[in-house]
Amino acid sequence: MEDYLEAIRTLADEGGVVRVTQLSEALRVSKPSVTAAVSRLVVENLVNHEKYGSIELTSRGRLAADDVWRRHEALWTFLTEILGVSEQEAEREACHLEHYLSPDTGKRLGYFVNFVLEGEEGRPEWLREFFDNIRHFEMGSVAVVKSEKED
Amino acid sequence: MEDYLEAIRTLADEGGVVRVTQLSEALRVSKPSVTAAVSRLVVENLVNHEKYGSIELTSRGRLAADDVWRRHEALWTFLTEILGVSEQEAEREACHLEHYLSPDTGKRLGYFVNFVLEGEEGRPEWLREFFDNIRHFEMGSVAVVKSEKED
DNA sequence: TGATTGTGTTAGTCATGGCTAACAACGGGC
DNA sequence: GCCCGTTGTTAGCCATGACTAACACAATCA
Repeated sequence: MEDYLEAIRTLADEGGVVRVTQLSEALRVSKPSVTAAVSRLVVENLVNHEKYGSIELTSRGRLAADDVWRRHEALWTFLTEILGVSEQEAEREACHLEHYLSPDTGKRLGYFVNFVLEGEEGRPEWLREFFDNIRHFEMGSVAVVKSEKED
Repeated sequence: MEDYLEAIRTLADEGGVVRVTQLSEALRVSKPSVTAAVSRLVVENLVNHEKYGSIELTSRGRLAADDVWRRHEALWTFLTEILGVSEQEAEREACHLEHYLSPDTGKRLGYFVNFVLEGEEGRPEWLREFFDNIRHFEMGSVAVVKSEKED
């Protein structure tokens, strides 16, 4: 559900009217799935949608979507900028993780990435050190991951 | 599914034989749910279980369980020691988040918490600073969280 | 050995969130 | 004004993972 809210928000912010087909493409999900999901959101008063019409966030929906979005952002930034995960992989994981971070933890994470990355003099030295460090492990990690997945 | 693996691992390590009832209590789930889940795990060759008997991890199951466990640990430590989330809340969230962290990201997070907490001279100064910082926000956060949830 | 107690399983439901196939509505072009 | 293609909806299905109620087995004590 939150995925739909987030996608609606993003599409709306990118300018166009939001329709079933757009959502279907954005989320890579069938149109019937979108219809079903949207009608659940309507019931919960998170979006407005009349048959064959466009889809809009209610004010409650907007708040909820913003909330998810902030968690998503915080996670994405943490994963890419601090852990050094690739952007693509970070995106994939953030999409799942965001639903299980409590609002409080999301805020904490947000403060954390902000604190680390936007301090007095930009990125701290220790983070560069960590990045150097992790690079040594990367190949090893992949190997281990592989051997755990096989068998 | 991973929850079951993890619980089986934990119970086994704590000594006793693992039975349906134990799992049911540990995971706070009905016994039929355990039976169903365990038989799925049997099919996937992650545990051995004969009717009315005890439940044991296969070697594959053990590897998978260890893997989940490491992610859980890394998350829990990150949440409690670095973000300052309460242990109880961290436990709850880690239980969900662990399933969506890729093995690679799990490793990175593990290295990160290790790097931060086990450095030369224990906890770095910046972390204490962050903790001081976040304490100022805590009450505000709670208030905001509340107003977002209501409505 | 047989009854009782508890442990485990089976059967049948529910909710979520996907899917396809088929139908319905809208709208542009003729 | 009607026809046709695109867009959206309905109907009906599947898988996951939970539940309760009811039944089956095991184990222990008389």
